[in-house]
Amino acid sequence: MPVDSADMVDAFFERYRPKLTETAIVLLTPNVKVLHHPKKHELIKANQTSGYAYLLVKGAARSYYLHNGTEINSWFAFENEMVGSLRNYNNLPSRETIELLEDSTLLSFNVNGIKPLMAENIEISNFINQVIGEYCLYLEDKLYYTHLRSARERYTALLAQEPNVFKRVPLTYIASFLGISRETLSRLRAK
Amino acid sequence: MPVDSADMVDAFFERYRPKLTETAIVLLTPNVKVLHHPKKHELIKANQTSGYAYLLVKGAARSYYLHNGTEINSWFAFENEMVGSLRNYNNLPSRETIELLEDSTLLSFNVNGIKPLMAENIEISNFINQVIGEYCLYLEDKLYYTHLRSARERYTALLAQEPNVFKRVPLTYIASFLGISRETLSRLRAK
DNA sequence: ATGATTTTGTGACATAAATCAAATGGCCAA
DNA sequence: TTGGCCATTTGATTTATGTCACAAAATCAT
Repeated sequence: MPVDSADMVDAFFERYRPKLTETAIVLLTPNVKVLHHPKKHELIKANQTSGYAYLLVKGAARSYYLHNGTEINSWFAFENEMVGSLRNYNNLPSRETIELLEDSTLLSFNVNGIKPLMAENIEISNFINQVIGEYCLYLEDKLYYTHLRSARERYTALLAQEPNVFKRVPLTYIASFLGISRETLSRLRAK
Repeated sequence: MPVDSADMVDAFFERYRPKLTETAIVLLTPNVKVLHHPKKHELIKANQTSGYAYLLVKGAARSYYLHNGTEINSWFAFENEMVGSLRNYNNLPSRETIELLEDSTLLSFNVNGIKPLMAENIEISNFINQVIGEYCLYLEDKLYYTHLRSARERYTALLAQEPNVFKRVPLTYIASFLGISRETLSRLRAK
């Protein structure tokens, strides 16, 4: 069980193939920090350009944006998932606010420190691009499983594919994520 | 105006920043070919794993998949756009068929030949990852501009952002792309 | 614990968009 | 050019889901 910064970074990097060598890890480490933040803390704020991405070690987060004054949730994340704004990574303001749903432990990645390393170390470049590539496949899936599908189909798909969402996220948030009203979600659950 | 393979490859690579050096282009060139295919030709087939990606030099293409026996169009592409299957790139079968909407001129990229080059040449790696990164931003935009929006909002957004789609793609295809019925699209157009 | 605030559920009703049906228009091949 | 096949439009009807209103339940702060 990881107990300090170096160990946790290690445990995370272990998941990546091909594994990062010592050289890459030495370069990355000064740009990675362990953080603890309480529920409701905002990691990324809408319309701002943050220089950080995060790994959720323990806890949960949501991403949402405002549309006609109401919050629309775009995703939820849990243990071992990267959270951050792809638009921030591309030097654009984030459209979304990323907020913690639970008291959480995180690794913060200093993107401005890491980007230059991508030119000198191909493993780091592959590592970042693998994270983006996986996110891209996730977005394709999300479009595929929501486009032209009924409220019930989207609900049952989410229940099948990410059951933990229903255990840790308020239904109000899940409703807008599914693109339906709270009332409709309530009725779908009632069967 | 590019007239042969090398020239067209060049014209395409010119668009990328930072520009590829001669070394990178020499490595890539044997993996790139100029092709001509007629309307209705299928570049990528659903449920198969193709080893090629394409740049549309001249012409148009669509990507679609079958859902309950009907074709759902997931995107349209025109001049100077890359077309291919991200799932194929990740060694997964494509969910979609990519079909030409017009007689077209293309550059084909041999992905199996190019992938090994990414390890030895960081410019090639950056080039591929830039294409994927831009696609990822496009997917985020598409989700953002369709989620929880009415048929009329999605229609007017497409009309504003990609007016050429309405000039070169049959309305039947556009309807499923927008996630609405042909009849509804017709009524929206009638204002 | 206790009340207050927030979240979830239920009912009645409104509406956007789908479906079904059929007419019109456009385009391609012989 | 002509017929035939799609693509598009228009109309009538149905349906899924949203909206509004309020009740019940759960959660939170004091």
